[in-house]
Amino acid sequence: MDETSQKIIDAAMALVRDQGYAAMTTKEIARTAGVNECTLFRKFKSKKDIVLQGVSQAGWRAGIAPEVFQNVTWSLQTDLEMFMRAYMERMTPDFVNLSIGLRAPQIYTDTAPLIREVPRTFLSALTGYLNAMAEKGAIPQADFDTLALMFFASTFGYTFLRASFQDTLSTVDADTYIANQVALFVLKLNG
Amino acid sequence: MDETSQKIIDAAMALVRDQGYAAMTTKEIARTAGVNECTLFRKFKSKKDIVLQGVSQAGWRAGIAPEVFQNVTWSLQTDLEMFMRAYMERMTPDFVNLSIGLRAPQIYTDTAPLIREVPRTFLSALTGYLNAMAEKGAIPQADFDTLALMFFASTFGYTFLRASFQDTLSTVDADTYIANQVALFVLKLNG
DNA sequence: CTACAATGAGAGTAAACACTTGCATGGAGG
DNA sequence: CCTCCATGCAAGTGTTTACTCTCATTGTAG
Repeated sequence: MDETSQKIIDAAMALVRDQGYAAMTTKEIARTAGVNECTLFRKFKSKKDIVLQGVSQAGWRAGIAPEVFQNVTWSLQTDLEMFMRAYMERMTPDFVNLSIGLRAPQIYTDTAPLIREVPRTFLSALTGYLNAMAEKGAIPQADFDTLALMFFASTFGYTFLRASFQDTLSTVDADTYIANQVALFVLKLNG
Repeated sequence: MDETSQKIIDAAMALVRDQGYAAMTTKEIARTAGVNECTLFRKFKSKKDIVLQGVSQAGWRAGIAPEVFQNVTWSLQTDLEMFMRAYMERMTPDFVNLSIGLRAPQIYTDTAPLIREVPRTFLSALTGYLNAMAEKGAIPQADFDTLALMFFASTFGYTFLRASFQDTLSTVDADTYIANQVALFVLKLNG
């Protein structure tokens, strides 16, 4: 990937994040990238092609892969904190807004599988972890599918609300939120 | 509001919900509404005007007003269930997707305040309720700002994930989710 | 019947859109 | 010095966009 192509991708992805795929124009991409508009089409087949190459790059993905949830210590509190932090550190407001900007009919069929992958990865990692903890006898058996979903929905909800409304909805910061949510689930999971 | 104008608004709002404001064309609105394209501009000043009149209509708002959270019984479990149900019954997938479709730079400054109002209403109602419960001595004092935010983020997260991924992410249904979340917070709030 | 308001039909506008072409330029490598 | 590749530049393509105009048709109210 040459430098010019990368500048174009970066400009396009930033614009998708800030105003959405459909509202973004090729003229704008060129201006933001600091290149001539026709250079876009020398490097890429189409506007759509730019964005699809962008979403396939590591730098424009939140980087939430199964590995980031595997560094567990089998201490419930520590591990639940790790799960939340691993997600929140990677799913920044930029990536939340990018995910929304990619929801355009012209590209959604191509991007949806990637977007879906993130919650799936979190959920299956957490469910797997809770089952393993129960097998170890560290926590009593319970409905871990539902509990993991609740844990994720809360983490996701906070992250999304923060990205959308910043401090205008609530001033509770991430550390406080993590501490309280982990305490709540530790209380529950210990039976 | 005459019948034709209403058909136009309904068509436009459905298209915003399904493909987003920017991707929607006036030709499409007219075809969906079953009217001639020029009739759109006889009835409304502009494309933007149609949508702004739409969002101001009760039928195209989720109807989450302070009143819907005021029917409390001062029984913690019953009331927390009511809070979740009141939100989930109104914030259907259609309204979740509509909120996302309205995030276009051309209209977002006008629509953002309305979108923001919903979480605000839920949060202030729930925080107020928890404080009132504590004053009654029904529950011990705690950090109700954070707890209410967690309760809402979880409710919102589930609703949003459902609207986006349906059954492909988790098959936990709303009743199960509500029962588990309320049980979790009752456990916590009772100290 | 008459008058009028609402709407359709269709052609049209200027601007913006994604995308293309031809040519000039400049910098790097041999 | 020469060649060549990447890029800028300017002007263009055809299409689509939001929006307008004129005129015919209709249903309805007086």
